[in-house]
Amino acid sequence: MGEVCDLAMRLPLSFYNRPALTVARELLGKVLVHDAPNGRRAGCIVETEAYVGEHDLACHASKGRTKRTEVLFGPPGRAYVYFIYGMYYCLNVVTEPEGIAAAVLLRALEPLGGVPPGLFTNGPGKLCRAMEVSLAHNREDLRGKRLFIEDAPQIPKSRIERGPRVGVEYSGPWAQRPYRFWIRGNRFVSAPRRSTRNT
DNA sequence: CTATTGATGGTC
DNA sequence: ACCATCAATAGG
Repeated sequence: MGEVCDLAMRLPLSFYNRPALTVARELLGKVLVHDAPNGRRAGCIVETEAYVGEHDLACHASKGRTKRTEVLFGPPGRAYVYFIYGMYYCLNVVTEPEGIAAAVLLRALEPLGGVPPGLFTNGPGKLCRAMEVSLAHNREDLRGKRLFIEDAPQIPKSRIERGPRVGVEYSGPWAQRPYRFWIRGNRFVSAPRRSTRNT
């Protein structure tokens, strides 16, 4: 059996060329693949966050066009990787037509293969570490050779939960908007949830 | 269980 | 000075 289907399975440009909120919801269940030097690593996307444009005060693009945010203004379907807190990378998917600076942050994966034992994928920083994603992937086309997202059956809305984004308290009213999406009950969703109240 | 803090460096 | 994080620590 060959791998003739590989290219066909990648999500098409039209998937990314839509509102960030739509892409964030529909990315759940899709498969992130990195053909790293040491081998293929893959995981099912189980948690995302939408950053909807320059007017979104939590979006990096709200600072305007800079060297760092330039990629957000570019064509959809590319990777936006940034370095944060001196030691972590975060991976985003650029969405919406060129000129509109929106993106979806990948926050958690359910490991499917190639992820070394002891590495976790429940959180944006850990996800990049486990998948070996770094600044080297910034601006890369996500329908490319080594880093891509494969199509998979859509997760029904009844199995999707949403809530406020994590770590953006500085953005005022935007902090409360329910732009974070995750698969209900999935054990690989990142931890920071407040009401762990049992009854 | 909750709350706080240190690590560590790019960005503006 | 701030930060789309995380692990470790201290306290109840």
